[in-house]
Amino acid sequence: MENDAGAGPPGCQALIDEALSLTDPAGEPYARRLSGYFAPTLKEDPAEAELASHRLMIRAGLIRRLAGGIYTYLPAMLRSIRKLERIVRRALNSRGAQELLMPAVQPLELWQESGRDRKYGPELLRLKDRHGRDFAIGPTHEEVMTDIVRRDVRSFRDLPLNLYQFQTKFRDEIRPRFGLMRGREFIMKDAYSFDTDSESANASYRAMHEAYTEIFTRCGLRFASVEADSGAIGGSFSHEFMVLADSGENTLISCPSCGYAANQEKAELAGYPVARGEESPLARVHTPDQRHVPELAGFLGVPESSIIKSMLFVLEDGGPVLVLIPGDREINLVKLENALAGGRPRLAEPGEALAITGAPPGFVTPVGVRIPVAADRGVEGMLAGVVGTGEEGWHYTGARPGRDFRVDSYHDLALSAAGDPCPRCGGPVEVRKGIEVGHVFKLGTRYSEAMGARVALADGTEAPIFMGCYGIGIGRTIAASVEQSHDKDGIVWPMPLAPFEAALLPLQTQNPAVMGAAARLFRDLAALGVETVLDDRDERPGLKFKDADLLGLPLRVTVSERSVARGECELRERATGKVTMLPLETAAAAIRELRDRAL
RNA sequence: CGGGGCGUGGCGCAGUCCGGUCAGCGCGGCUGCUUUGGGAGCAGUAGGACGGAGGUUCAAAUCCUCUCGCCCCGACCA
Repeated sequence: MENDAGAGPPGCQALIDEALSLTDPAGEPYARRLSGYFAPTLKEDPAEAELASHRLMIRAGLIRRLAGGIYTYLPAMLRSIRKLERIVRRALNSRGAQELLMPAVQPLELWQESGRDRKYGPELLRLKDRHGRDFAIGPTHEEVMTDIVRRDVRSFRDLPLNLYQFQTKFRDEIRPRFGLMRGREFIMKDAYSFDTDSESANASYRAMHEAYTEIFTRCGLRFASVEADSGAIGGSFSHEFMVLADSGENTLISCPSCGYAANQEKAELAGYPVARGEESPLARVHTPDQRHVPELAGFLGVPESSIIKSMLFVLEDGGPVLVLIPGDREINLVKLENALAGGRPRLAEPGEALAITGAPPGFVTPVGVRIPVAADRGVEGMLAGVVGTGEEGWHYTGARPGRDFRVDSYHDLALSAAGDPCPRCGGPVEVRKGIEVGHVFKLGTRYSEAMGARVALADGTEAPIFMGCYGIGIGRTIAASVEQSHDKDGIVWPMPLAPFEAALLPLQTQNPAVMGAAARLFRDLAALGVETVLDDRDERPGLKFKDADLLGLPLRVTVSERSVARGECELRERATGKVTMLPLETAAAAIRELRDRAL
């Protein structure tokens, strides 16, 4: 855009040019002027965005949508991405991990070899080349990584090894949403560790867990590391890193007294209170129109926990199974799937329930059924429960498992809730919401065995390599940061992830004294390595303030006729709103110090 | 994939039920003058043929059919 600096005094333009020429060691400029900088801000909320981070990232000129779940990162966003990548690199490199870059396009054969071709299903974006050969766009890189290692790693002497990359992944999500929070195309840092044995693999896992803790701490995020289910990636154990935010899609259980934390899907639950009742004979009771637990409990005058909910599930690779759980409890589908080993369970349709058990919805009974029966441990000690009879309008009271009906197996199947006993210390747990930004898995030998990645051991025999894999969603982490830290006016960046550290606002660009002072400050800040944008646009103060709040850089420095007359500038901290007047001569140094303290 | 909502200048929307009077409003853009510490005022100006394709009709943004896309709620994930 325009090349002069308003009505600056002689030398003003030279100072600005000097500032603009300074770069960090990676070649990234410390300073930018807002005029001509491609960060188009929007005055109104975009119709497509619901979630705060999504809305604000669009409004602040950080991202633009190209197609569903596919976004362009505009210059300011890319700066934040690079910063996060630098934080991640430092943490991984210092632990001996080595960066490489694998292809995004992968031969489908690799996926057939690991068997994940089928398991990933339509989420794996497939394509054919001109010869008709099958490829996929990598949703993750275990296969390629394993392939690379099996070709060139032959001996235990080559291990341990930890390789990582920053890669654009593609997952054809059923429903992309919330902007960068769940995109189809996204940048992921994925690392893979290779060890000769399980103990060494554990050490690699611990090192990565530690690296992740360091990374998210450095980012200035409030987060928790929780025990997690290992899901589709497979493997023996895993932790998720959750950024705490009310809008998070994940629920996590944590114990303030002992520090236990787990994804709600995974959280163990045992020994919670149920109404056991007193041993009594099975009795058939008329319960007209009492279909749901709360009404039924009220009607019978018993606590909800003494009602035994009978739910019919159909397993993905198996038949039906009847699942019993106390009436005041919710079923945890992940735990159920893991307990039953028959693939993913699905709640039977009312019609199916009728066909399989002969009972109308709400009156399914475990009494006399011929299909397998699995129950939550809460049911185990019940002496007098309430169950259906299989007949509309009638329930049994006094039902006792083992005496009145068969239970084939007891498991931990219930969803943890606030106040439940902690599985470690028994203290009451808390429930919080989080955004999953990182996930570490101990994979074991699942991939190395399937794909023949083996090494020679010291004793001359060969064994499969023990693997681990570790991911961080780069865009998601930044979106999560915005989600965790914003207000009605815009984003409130933590210093380490902010696209720039300071915004410099000369309020009267036509005033030579103001522009002169701003240009000097701009140069001084850049020279001190403070990343600064100069709002040199000839706009009214109000607009500049609004835009500054929206973009949310941590420090805002205002230079105006008023302040310059007193030889000062105004420093405002975005997060706290705290305002300090600084002498112009020493402002740059003071701002730098403030920046350094926040990093 | 099931359920709900929506596609009209760059952005946000009205108009659609009850075809014609319809292509409109706010913001933004551009020009000029005034203004300059919290999204300025006035005047002027450019810009869309109503997601796309068929159809009904003298006449379609509006009715019908098909189709594409987007957003939200559910089952998956960094």
